[in-house]
Amino acid sequence: MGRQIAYDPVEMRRRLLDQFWAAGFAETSLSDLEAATGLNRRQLYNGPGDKRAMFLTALDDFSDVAGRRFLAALEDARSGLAEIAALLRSFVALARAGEGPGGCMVCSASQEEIARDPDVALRIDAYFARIEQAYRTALANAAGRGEIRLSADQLESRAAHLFGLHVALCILGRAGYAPDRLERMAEDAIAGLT
Amino acid sequence: MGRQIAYDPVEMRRRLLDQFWAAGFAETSLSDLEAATGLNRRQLYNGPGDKRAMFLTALDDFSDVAGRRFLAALEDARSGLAEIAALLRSFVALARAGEGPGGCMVCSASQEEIARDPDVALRIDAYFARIEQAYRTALANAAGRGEIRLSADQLESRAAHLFGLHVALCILGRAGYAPDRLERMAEDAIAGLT
DNA sequence: GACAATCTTCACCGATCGGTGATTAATTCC
DNA sequence: GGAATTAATCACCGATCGGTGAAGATTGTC
Repeated sequence: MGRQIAYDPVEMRRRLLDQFWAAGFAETSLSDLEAATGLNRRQLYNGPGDKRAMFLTALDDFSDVAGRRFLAALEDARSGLAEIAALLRSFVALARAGEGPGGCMVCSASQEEIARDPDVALRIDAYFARIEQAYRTALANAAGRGEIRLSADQLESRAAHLFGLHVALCILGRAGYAPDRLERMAEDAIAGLT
Repeated sequence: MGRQIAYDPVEMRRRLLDQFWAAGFAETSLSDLEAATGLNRRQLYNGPGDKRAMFLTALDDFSDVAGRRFLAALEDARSGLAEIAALLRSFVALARAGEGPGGCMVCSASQEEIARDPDVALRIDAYFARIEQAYRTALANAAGRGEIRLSADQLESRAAHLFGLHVALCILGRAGYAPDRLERMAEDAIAGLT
């Protein structure tokens, strides 16, 4: 019972995500969140809770959205070198387009003070692990299909390596680093796969 | 003429650097700077100027300190693959030790709002370019000495690639990512050099 | 329709933010 | 030693921070 909410909670979470994605935790104020959602702060507090709780749900939403958009293709059983190359190149294309919030919310958040919060750290670690696992999966698929030859140890290291490139492309993309340099970065990594 | 300052301005700048290096711009308050230096804010304002100006000098000091400590070996005419490997491994060792402010001040700052300030962006771009140039130099030295064979185009891409790894190690080191994973990341990149 | 529960609206809270005015203390020039 | 100049100290500024109290509006239950 009780009065029903006058806004779309799904849309609200989407806008909270956009705001936190673009500006991080510390540099997002409650006033920013009000402006992003069109709600006042008393309404915001009817949702997940305080600013930190809103950030936690935004991190969860990011993992969901970005995981589906970027990692799902690698996590698929049919993935291989082509999907790895496509993903790295997509970051270059995104940097070139300059659209959207920019970069990876988790990568950027990992540099903030709030990353020391246990609940935040848990989510950051989980998303990092998922990225690395996605590359591991795609590499294992490629090896199983005979696209490449890798020992188990090499596969581990190669996955870590690709994860590093992934992070660098996200960080530098957000930083506005020259897309041409990012392209070289990605292409050299792709060339090193075979 | 006039009263002379009662503190060591060099030490003051060193402590300002430490504070900004550890916490960035937005998450460092004037009170933090007072605590870090032992001075009150009125004294701080006798130095470089306001908070932004202090951050700019800290960025300059960082480029100086970190350039000397990490990049100088690559910029030397005697550098080669060994120096590249040693640098990447030193980031792993730093992450394992967990000492110091952590990470690279410029990499972290590039994710903050203040990175859009033209004077800040200038310094970030310059330091990034210096890192990439350092790898380019070491690679060119190695090629000239016959350690590796690289076309001019490959050298460009390889330098960008190593720069990316460099950034990833700094970012993930600060984020507290498992040093064992960082080691795999670095070792795979080193193995890919030859 | 009485009642309870929930949401909306608006104003307000103490704390902290970056930055400064005014006074006093030290130093050099003459 | 007097004047001029600069630093140190302390209190203080308006603005913004994250968060909340209180009252009215809207809903479901009975």
